[in-house]
Amino acid sequence: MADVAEKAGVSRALVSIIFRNQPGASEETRQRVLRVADEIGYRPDSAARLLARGRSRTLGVMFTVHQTFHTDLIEGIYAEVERLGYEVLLSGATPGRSEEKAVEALLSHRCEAVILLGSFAEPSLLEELGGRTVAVSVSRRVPHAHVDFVHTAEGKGVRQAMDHLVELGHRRIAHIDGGSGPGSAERRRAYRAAMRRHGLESEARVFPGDHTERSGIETGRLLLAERDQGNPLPTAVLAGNDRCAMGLLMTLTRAGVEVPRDVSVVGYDDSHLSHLMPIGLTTVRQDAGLMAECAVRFAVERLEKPELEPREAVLDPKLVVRGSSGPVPEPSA
Amino acid sequence: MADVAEKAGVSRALVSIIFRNQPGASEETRQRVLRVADEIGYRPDSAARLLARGRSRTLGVMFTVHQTFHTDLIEGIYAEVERLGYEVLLSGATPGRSEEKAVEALLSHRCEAVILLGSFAEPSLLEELGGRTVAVSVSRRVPHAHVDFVHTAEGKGVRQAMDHLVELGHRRIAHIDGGSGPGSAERRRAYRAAMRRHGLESEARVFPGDHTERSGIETGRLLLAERDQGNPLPTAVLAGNDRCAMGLLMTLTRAGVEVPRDVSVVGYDDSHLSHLMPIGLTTVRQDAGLMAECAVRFAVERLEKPELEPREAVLDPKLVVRGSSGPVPEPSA
DNA sequence: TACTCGTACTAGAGCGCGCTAGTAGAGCGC
DNA sequence: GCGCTCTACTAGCGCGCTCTAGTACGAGTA
Repeated sequence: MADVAEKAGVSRALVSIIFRNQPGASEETRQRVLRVADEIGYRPDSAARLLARGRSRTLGVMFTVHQTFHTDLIEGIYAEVERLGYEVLLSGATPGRSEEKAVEALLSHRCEAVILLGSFAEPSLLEELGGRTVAVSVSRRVPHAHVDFVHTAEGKGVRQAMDHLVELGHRRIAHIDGGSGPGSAERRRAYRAAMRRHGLESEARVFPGDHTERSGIETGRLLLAERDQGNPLPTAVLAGNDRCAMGLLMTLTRAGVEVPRDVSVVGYDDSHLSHLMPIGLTTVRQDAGLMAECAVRFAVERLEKPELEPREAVLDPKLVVRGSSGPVPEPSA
Repeated sequence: MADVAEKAGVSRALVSIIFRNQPGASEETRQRVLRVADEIGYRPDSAARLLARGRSRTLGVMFTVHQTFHTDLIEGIYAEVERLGYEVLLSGATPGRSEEKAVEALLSHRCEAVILLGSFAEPSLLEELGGRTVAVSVSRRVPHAHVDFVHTAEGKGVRQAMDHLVELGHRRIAHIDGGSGPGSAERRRAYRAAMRRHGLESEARVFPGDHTERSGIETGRLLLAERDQGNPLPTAVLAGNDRCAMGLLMTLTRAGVEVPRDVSVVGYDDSHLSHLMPIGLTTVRQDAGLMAECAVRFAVERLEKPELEPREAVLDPKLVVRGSSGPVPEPSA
């Protein structure tokens, strides 16, 4: 920066002004300085910039590398953040890199706020985080934490899915649980409630699982094994999310069970995977773009008015009927 | 930091030493300082740390948000980077955020080196980048750029896939091109060469496309339309990558074309999607973990010995035969 | 006793910016 | 001529840390 200033024959301060796009420099000098900077190959150093001004205007985003729905969210986040003149830092959690580590990385890079995409972490982590900084949790509810919360009305989505299945004549509807995954508890409760409401309480069955393909595959194997021992398959399965649904779909189809002729499968998320399966996955759509927008807006608004209390945004889910759900099978002879 | 120093009754410098895990502090003081820091809630500020020491020990990773293979790579990168005592900053390219922008963000955050995952960008961007910093390109070759390069032997992978198909009796084998996607040119050339080698030159057909599901879907539609006009479908298709293969698979299956009975489909990458399809995708496996490891190692080694010339790592691909490829269909009456 | 040496610690410069408080000069009304 | 305002620019401190060059002191050695 000093080099640029010298070569352009101005002070460092003026170069600074120009690079911040602030008024206070003549158009002529502005052009000259920018040209010189370009020649030298100067680029402002965010670390120093960050240090010098108190604020970093940077939002940190923690996501799970393999969660396809997160990539949809990230796309929305970039768009909205840019619109508001902030920056984004991504930090991924992987099997070998805990959420805590990912978040620490963000904080130590001076993110002013942290957006957690579908965190799986201990509630205590979020509580602590909420006390320390502005935090927004997407999908994952943490009751007493000082954290903004963006999610879809899980109950509503599940209800739509269940009504759809019941309307198609299904009674033996099973649910694969999402474990500690975001929204799982609500989905499970809503599943149970819907079964009760339709008078199918005795048919309710919840399989333990999580939000990965693996749990769908495992549940599929379990169901097949049961069938081979004479227990009928459920006629429909509400999976914990799309990935889980995909795993299940694959396992069943491979074993010769036809979807939806023999079993209907419904997912959750409408990640861009869902329309990929040959038959298309019936699923509950969460609007990733809108969720991202809300999350960013919550973070930014709270940064700019620190006295604001954390808020909650509940978006409407929408059942998308594709090929993986159909009428209940004829009772085979 | 000053607060910690004061409260613990030591100098700032000593606190610094302790937080850098350097020798020069007694065990007793060390414990006391760490305890005090914890009470106050102090955490070192990377921005300042970055600024103060010349080196950031940070590698920037540019990736494409929706490219599932990239998430596999990222996982490997985190692991290797941590082992070497560096940090990672991620920056995603999306439809609304160009690669150039993503890279700029990394550089301005003082990344010492940049790893580009399957860049689609203009060669000139990479050339310029290579002149400015240590850069590693994964999958995408840029002939004259001063950039390390990690990729699999595309030609070898394609050859294995083609030999596999020919062995199964296929002759009318089409290829969906990956457009400007990384490795596409090599794959296309290898496809043509293999057709020639097997004496099938006259059957060769390359469909324009890219590395997304959409191009698979579109090619699928095109093929179906041709069939309806009386032109036979190819008996096998080598897709540009897995995502493209998935799109094709979906479109064909939906239209009642059975895979692999009517058409065999082969992908490329073996991203974790591939085993998801009900029938499993036959594909050419690239070892993401190993690629990630190489890329990180190249970057770090060149950072530590700047006189080193950029290198190239060619990894062996491996054909993984799953359910989407099978013997050539009986000629239908 | 005088000297090295090693350990435990400190003073203070400087990393590359942003920002506040300032100056110099041009233009204008009276 | 004076004071005023406005634009274009500058001096220099400070952000929170690292790092070099030190000091203080006790133990070991001649």
